[in-house]
This record gives sequence, structure tokens and C-alpha cells, in this order.
Amino acid sequence: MSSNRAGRPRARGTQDPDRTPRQEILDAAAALFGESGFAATSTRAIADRVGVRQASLYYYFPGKDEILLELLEASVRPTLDLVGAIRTAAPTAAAALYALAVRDVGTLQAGPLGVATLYMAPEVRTAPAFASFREHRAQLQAIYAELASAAAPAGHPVGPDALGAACLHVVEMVTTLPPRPGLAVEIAHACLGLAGLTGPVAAEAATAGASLLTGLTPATTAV
Amino acid sequence: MSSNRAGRPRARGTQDPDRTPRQEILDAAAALFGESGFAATSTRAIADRVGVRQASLYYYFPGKDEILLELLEASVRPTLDLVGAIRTAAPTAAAALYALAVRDVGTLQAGPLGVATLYMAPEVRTAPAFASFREHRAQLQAIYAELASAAAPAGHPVGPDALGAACLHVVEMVTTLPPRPGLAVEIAHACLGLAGLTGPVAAEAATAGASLLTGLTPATTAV
DNA sequence: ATTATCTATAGATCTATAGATAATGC
DNA sequence: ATTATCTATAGATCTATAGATAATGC
Repeated sequence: MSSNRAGRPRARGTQDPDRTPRQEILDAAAALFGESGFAATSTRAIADRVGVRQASLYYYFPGKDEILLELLEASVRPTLDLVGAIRTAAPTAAAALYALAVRDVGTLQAGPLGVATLYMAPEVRTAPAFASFREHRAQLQAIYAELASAAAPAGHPVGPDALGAACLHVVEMVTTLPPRPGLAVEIAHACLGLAGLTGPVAAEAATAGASLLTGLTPATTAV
Repeated sequence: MSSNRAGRPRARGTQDPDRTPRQEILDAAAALFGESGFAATSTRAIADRVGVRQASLYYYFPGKDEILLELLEASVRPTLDLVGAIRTAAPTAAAALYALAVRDVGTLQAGPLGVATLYMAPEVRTAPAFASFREHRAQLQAIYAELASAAAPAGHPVGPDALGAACLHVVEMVTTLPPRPGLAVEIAHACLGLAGLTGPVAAEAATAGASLLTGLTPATTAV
């Protein structure tokens, strides 16, 4: 009968049996960071939402920074992990760009919405605590830059740097739009447009990219 | 000889004769908000940078929110003011889209860089204090949506909502890239690409948009 | 004995207000 | 008298640590 857990029981809330306490904290923090921002969200507010006392957070995380860092990493890692597979399987750079964008949007939609808003937050851009995340995000941007400029027709007036940044921004825009079916496809087409590909050429890349995706590891790991 | 100003002198810094104290505060705040974010920037830090005591800020602004609000408004207002003129003067929707993007990028570059990063900050997205700014930004997004979808070829796979959001994001991306000549043009071309216009068609729209701009009120008002 | 929580609190902020003060203007 | 600052401070946070406590596990 003792399916109960060790340790002193919580004063207020009940623990969710489906998630570890660590995960409960991450979920609560993601929601609050997204709503009110990192600096404006107190550890107290996170703990309240979990149903636990403020000090209890420190049993799982050394500090507030580390909570955000883990959320950020979880939202780039799955995409970066897939880049190799997409690249080798893709017939053209355009197909790879399309597939990457669709998958990246999917990852962002699977995680807590609003986290992508924090990518560009000034705290994240500058604090040393988030250096590893910035590194990973820069990698992703470089990949977009490379794929998009390889896919672009000769003489395309948008250079690699602007292309990489633009693709990333357009993909991350997903978190500001109301979710709806087909959004990922629209966004991926938008990326092709940035690279100067439209009409039948874009349609072909989209077909190739989509069929490529069906062959890959299926689901995206949420945070 | 008394070119001095009324009021008790500052304990530390000297006042800049070229800017009003109010403007000194806005500039200092813009720099700090951009670096560290709104919530993470204390009124103390702003005052220090101006060379004034913390409490003195309240002689010019009722609170921290109002400082940010003014910075935000100053970065959309000039663009919105120009929309009417661009629209009536433009031969095509594509030319108008191009001209608007170039001008919008110019406005963002003229103001304190980093402010655009705050547009999407969670505080700004939700706090009632910033409702009027959100309203203006939504207007701008609607205009991008309308122009881009009017310019797009039939059957373009990116809908108006996604187009409006994407153009706005791509324009605002300028604040994350190192400034360089020609960046505004690249970004405007990226917007045309989002709308499905590339190659000679895009080049034509760019020419029309550029010549349109030379006929309009010249400089952008900085913050 | 170990684990997961709790209570209590130190120390460091941070915002905004009240009221004093040192200039110029008349 | 008016203006633009200052000093001082109340009151409300907020993060992180120390140490107690209430469960399970052996």
C-alpha cells in the first residue's frame, strides 16, 4: 500500500505522480518566465505554482539561473541533434532547410510556449550563466545561414548572415502566433522565401523536405 | 555670465548642455534596458549613469514603466506616421512593402539599439502600462500583413497573419546584427522574399520603393 | 539512515515618497 | 518664488542558507 514517497510531505499541494518534482519546477518556471519574464518572476512565484515552499526549489536547482538554462537548452538540443540526419538524408539544401524549419517549429511548439520569447531576452544575451546556450543557438543560426545561402539562387540580394538570423527569427515567431494546424508548413515556406525560393521550386523543396522528415526519428522531446 | 541653470546643482555629474535632463534619462535607460533588460535594470543604475541621484528621476517621470513606455512609443511612431505617405505614393504593394521595411529598419537603427529587443519582452507583452504601445505595434503588423499579402503572387503558401508577423520580426532582427551599410536593403529584400517575390520582380519593386523613399520627408527622429 | 520537504531568517536589494537645500529669477 | 536637485528613509520585496522535521527504507 505504500506507494508514497520518502521525505516530509508537502504542506500545501500534492505531488503530480506523472512528473518528477524537478519537472514540476521546470514546467511552472517555463509558464511564469513566459508570462512575466525571467527577472520579474520570483522563486517564490515558481514555488507557489508548484505547491511547495520557496526554499524547496534549492533542493533541485542551485539557483534561478540554472532553471532557465535548462529550459533554454531543452529547446535547442533536439533540433541540433537532428541536423546531421537531415543533412545527410536531404537531396538538396532547400529540402534540408525546409525540413529543419518544420522540425524546429515542432520542437518549439512541443515545449512550453513563451520560452522562445526568452531567447533574445537581454539577460540571456549577456549573463555568463547562459554562455553554453548562446553557443548552441549560434550553431543553429550558422546552420540556417549555410543551408539558406546554399539553397538561394545566384545573385540573391540577402547575404548569409542576414539569412541565418532571419530564418531563426521567423521560426521563433511561432511562439507569438496562435497555434493552428499548418503553421509549421507556412513558416517553413517563409524560410524558403527568405532564401529566394518561391513558386514551383519552393513546392518541390517542400515535398522533398516533408518526405525526408517522415523517415526520421519521430517525436520531439518536450521540456 | 549666468548661463547656468536654476535649481540645486548635481552632486556628481555635470549636465549635458545638448540634451534636456529628461533626454539624458531616456538615453541612459535605453542603453541599460537593452543591455540587461527592463526588470533587471534598477532606477539606481539609470540615475548613476546620468550622474544624478536615484530619487531625482521621479522629478521627470512618475515611474520606471513610463520611461520604457516613452522609449517604445518613440520607436514605432515615426514609422506609423509615414505609412500613409508611402501607401499613397507607392505604385504597387510590393514597392510599398519594400519602402516601409527600409524606413522601419532606419528608424530602429537611429534609435538606441537594443530597444527593439524589448518589444517582445514578457513585461511589455502583458503589463497594462504598455497597452498603447502594443496597440501601435499591432497596427504596424496589420499593415505589413496587408501589404505583403497584396504583393504576394496567387497561391502563395504563407497566409497574411504569418506574413505580417514574419515581416515585423525580420525587420526587428536588425538590432541583433552588427550594423553595416546595405543591411536595410537586404532586410527589405528578405521581406519581399517572405511575400514570395524574388528575382527580377523583386528587383523592380526595390527600385520603385527606393525612388519612392527619396521623395519623402528625410530624416528619422531618434529617441 | 536517507530523503524531501519545511520553518525561519540574514542580508541585500529596490521603488517611491517626504521634505530639505542650493541655485536662478524677479 | 521657482526650479532642479539632494538626503534620508519606509516598506516591500527577493535570493539563498541553516537547520529542523516528517516521511520511507533497512
